[in-house]
Amino acid sequence: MSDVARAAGVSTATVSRVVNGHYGVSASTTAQVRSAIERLGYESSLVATSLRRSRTNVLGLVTHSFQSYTAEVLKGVMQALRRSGFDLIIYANSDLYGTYSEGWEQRHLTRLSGTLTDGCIVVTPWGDVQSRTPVVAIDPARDSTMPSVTADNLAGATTAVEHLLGLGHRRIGFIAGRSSLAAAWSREEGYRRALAGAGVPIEPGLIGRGDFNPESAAPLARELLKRPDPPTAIFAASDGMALEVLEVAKDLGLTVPGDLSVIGFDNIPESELTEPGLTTVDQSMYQLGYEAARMLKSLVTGDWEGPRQILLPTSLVVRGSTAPPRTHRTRHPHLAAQISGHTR
Amino acid sequence: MSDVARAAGVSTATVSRVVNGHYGVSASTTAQVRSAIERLGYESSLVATSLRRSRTNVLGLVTHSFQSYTAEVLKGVMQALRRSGFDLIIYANSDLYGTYSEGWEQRHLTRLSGTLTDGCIVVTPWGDVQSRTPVVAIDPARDSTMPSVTADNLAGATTAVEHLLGLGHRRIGFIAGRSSLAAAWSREEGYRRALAGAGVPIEPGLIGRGDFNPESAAPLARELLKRPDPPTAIFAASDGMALEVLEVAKDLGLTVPGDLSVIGFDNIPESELTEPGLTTVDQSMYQLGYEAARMLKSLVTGDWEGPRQILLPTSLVVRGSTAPPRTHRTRHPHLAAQISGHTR
DNA sequence: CTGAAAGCGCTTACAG
DNA sequence: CTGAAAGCGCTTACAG
Repeated sequence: MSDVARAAGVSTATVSRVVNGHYGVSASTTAQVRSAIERLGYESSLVATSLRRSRTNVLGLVTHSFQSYTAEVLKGVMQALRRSGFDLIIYANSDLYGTYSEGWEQRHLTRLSGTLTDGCIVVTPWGDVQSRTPVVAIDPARDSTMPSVTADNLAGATTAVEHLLGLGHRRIGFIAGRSSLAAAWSREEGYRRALAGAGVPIEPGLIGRGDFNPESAAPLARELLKRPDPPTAIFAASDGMALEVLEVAKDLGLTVPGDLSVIGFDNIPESELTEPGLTTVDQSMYQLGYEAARMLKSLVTGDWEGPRQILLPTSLVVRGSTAPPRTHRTRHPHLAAQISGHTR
Repeated sequence: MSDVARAAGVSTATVSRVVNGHYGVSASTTAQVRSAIERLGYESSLVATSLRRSRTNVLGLVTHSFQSYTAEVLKGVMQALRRSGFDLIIYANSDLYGTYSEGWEQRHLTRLSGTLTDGCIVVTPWGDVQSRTPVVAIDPARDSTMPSVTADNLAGATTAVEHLLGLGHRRIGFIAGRSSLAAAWSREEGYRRALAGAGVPIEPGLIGRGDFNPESAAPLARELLKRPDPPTAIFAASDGMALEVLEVAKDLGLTVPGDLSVIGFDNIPESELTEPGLTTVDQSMYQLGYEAARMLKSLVTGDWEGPRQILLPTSLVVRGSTAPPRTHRTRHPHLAAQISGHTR
């Protein structure tokens, strides 16, 4: 900027005024400054500007990792921000220390919201987070009180298990997610409620404790399926884990859905591509991103009127991985047919 | 930081030394500062730090839009950065003015690279770009001389057209991409070379001028297919456009691949899901991101040894949308069978 | 071992 | 209408 000022023969204060379109600069001075800017290819430093100003028109998004889930969310966020005047900065850490990651949301957030961003979205935080500027959580931690948008995991999981019950399953295994996350808790609760609603007793031996990591599911599935009285169906709390269950079943020589029904949660793109396709519960990750960005924008400009915690509906997507259990099959063969009615 | 300094009864200089682990601070002072930091939940401001320091350990990525393509690229970038000590900042503008976007790469880059980032990746720039810090382009503009990584579009396109020629097609239409982009030029060149290699004359009337936008392809496809002597196959320079060709064919009552073969380029996830599946050329967007990040890291640390322009191989993915033309079909019926041997 | 001071690139009252 | 000066939150020679 000082280069521009020198070239135009004015002070940096004047250059700043021209750049920001403030009133009170003569036409001739403006023209000179403009031409110097043009000539030098000057562009104001985001960093310096944001350090000095209170409002930056930049929104932040912090995320721990970058998976299919995050990518979908981002598409929604960008759509909501189109022509809004807000740019987006996404901060992703490179997971330097592994175990050190506890508290990543708060750390990244503080670093950004110091001055860079007017507000932030935080994706799947492990706990609530403090900030001077507005923050919206996507898929918040359990018992979170911060503004958030989340899928109706409870209803979704209930529907999933009711689907299995409706097919005639009574021994239904469950592979849970990381228990500190609200989504994991709700999905397990849905499992319990659906069983209770059907008068089926909960068997602790049929519940495996995963953590949403696909790898965590394989040994649990193996254990479930090697029981003397194995389940006829398994509900995994995420598609990633459900896909692993499919693998294990294949290893064990079990056919899906003949010997075992499998149902997941999320409806990630991959779940459509397996053979058979994975029956699952769709939570629109795009919608999560879209709504979160919409809320954040309004929170920043101060005109948010809706509820501060948004719950988005989920829907069951029936593909080929679920069917009536073996013993029922001869009685209802037509129910075993692959049904596929899902379009995005 | 001044809060911390006050709480610990030291100067901000000392706090800074503790935060950055510099030598020359007594153990007792360090402990006091640490405890104050802990108590106050202090985290240094990314902005202020980067304004003062030369090295930030943050890499930038600037992109115009955020589509499936970008998402795949990002996964590769993040993988390459894992545990590298570099964090990633992605800057995406909200396309405030639409037409104003000319020069977006340079603008965003300058704003970031002022002080925030140690280097940047720029995705599909429309032209070359200047920066004091290293920059790597993914899918650079035509005649670009900057460091870059790009797919072997020429070989890929040649293979695509040779595939059609091998099936017996001689009248092959082409729908081109935005001509200023190197990828568009190479794909068209591949088309020309393959035809020339087979001794098939180029018919200008069979070439439609699209711009990579899916919408641009529909009218062009319609025009091609309504000719008195329509092509028996169409090669579209991107999957997005090829998918549109599929739509138009359906509208016109043409079956694919019976009446018309269609082949695309990119292998976006959607191309696997259509009926029939789209035969296409796979360019690994993940690899593009991975290699670009790897190069940028080394460029920043100054230990890059390889070539500064990387060309990544492409591969043909044969699905159901290509088959011999009608007249040949009765003679080689087995060639029309759907072949699918692609795994990522 | 520690602090006072300068400065990174900007913006914004405050004078003139 | 324009400039000198202070200050945003840090880091880093330079003294002591």
